[in-house]
Amino acid sequence: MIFLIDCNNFYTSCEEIFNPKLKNFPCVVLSSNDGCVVARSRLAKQIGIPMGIPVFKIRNLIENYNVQLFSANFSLYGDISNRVMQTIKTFGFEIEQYSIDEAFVYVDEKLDFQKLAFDMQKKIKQWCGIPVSIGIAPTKTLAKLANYHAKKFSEKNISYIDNIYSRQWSNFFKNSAITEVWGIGYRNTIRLNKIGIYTLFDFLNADRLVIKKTLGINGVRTQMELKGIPTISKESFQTSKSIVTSRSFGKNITSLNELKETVSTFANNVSIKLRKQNALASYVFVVIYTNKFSSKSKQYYAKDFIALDSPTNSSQILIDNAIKILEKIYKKGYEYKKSMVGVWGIFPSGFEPKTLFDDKNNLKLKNLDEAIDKINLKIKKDGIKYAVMGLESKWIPKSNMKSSKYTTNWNEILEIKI
DNA sequence: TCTGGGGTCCTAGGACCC
DNA sequence: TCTGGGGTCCTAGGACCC
Repeated sequence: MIFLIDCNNFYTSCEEIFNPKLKNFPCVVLSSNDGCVVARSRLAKQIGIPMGIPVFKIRNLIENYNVQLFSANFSLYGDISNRVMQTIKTFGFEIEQYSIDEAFVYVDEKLDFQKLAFDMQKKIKQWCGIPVSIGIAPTKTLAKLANYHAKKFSEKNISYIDNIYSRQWSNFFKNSAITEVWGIGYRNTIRLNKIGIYTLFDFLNADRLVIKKTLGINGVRTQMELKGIPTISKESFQTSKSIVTSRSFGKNITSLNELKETVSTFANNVSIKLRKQNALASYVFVVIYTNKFSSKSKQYYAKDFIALDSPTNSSQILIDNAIKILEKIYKKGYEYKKSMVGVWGIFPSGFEPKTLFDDKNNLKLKNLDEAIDKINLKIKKDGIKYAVMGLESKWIPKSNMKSSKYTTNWNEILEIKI
């Protein structure tokens, strides 16, 4: 049996742990650069704040309801997420983390599933302060669906789909829109509606060949999953297929030098992520953008990539190549708003193809990276950086309403006044 | 004025092979 | 004049997810 454990309103719930009064107000967390709403508390949803809306479009709501705003605090959310996952692991079942706030748990034994779910929920709340919903079903897609039901219709936030043909569940299937299914997004909903499929029940009973024609093989898989036949396998963790870092800037950038600061910073960031996974990348790419929402200024968008001589995770090599790409695609006279650096062609370290000309220099670079990583981790974040990354960083995204790193920085630990 | 970031998988078409 | 059949690999673009 598969349990899908999903944290309720995860980011705002994290904020509420350290600031319980927040529960009395609608509360939202904003994306990078304080741009869009990416998480909403129960009350924020109730007053009608949509997911993903730019914050300047809801100024009125914010004022009228005294909505509490937060800049995203990923140090906090990441740490709380780890605690939740660790707590789930104490139950001893196989677990597959699916995102920052949810995990599939594979329960092989015949147990009282609802009681187990209740115990998990209680322990996570007690140990981490986070409320979760749990969906239980024989396939991943059904477990996701059960979780949706748990959040929306179950008082205890626990739902168990034991038999899709039972009266309770077939009613639910008849009353639920197709778009609630994991894997059926905006476009596929339109396509299905066009051929007269609106509810889960319609989808379940549709001809398999029609689904194949309309949605491709993924649609067929989804349909089988809904029938209780597993088609989506357990994921075993391996290295990523691609890694990117991108940011919208806090202000527009025109000069090549300042753009170099961003690109080198992101390239360094990507290198660090690679090293954390103990992996090497074969290709680097860089993208630069002007502000796509500005109708007044001239628009420009450019990208290019370089195939590296051999797979690497060296900051120096990745920064060098990213800068080379930037110099090639940069054009004067535009106002840049965003840049992106990424890599692909990733191998776990030791499994990469070797070249005939492996350079002795590589070992030096590796030792250098290790030393710098260690210093930056143990002594001071960004204590050592490459000069091209700059010191002032005027382009840093806005983040004016960030809570403290309560659980990961001794200087920001919660103080209690007696 | 102000509009996020990081991923995965599938498919069609092109280049190439025998 | 008449120009096959069976494959693989790679990539860009489009869909999806959180």
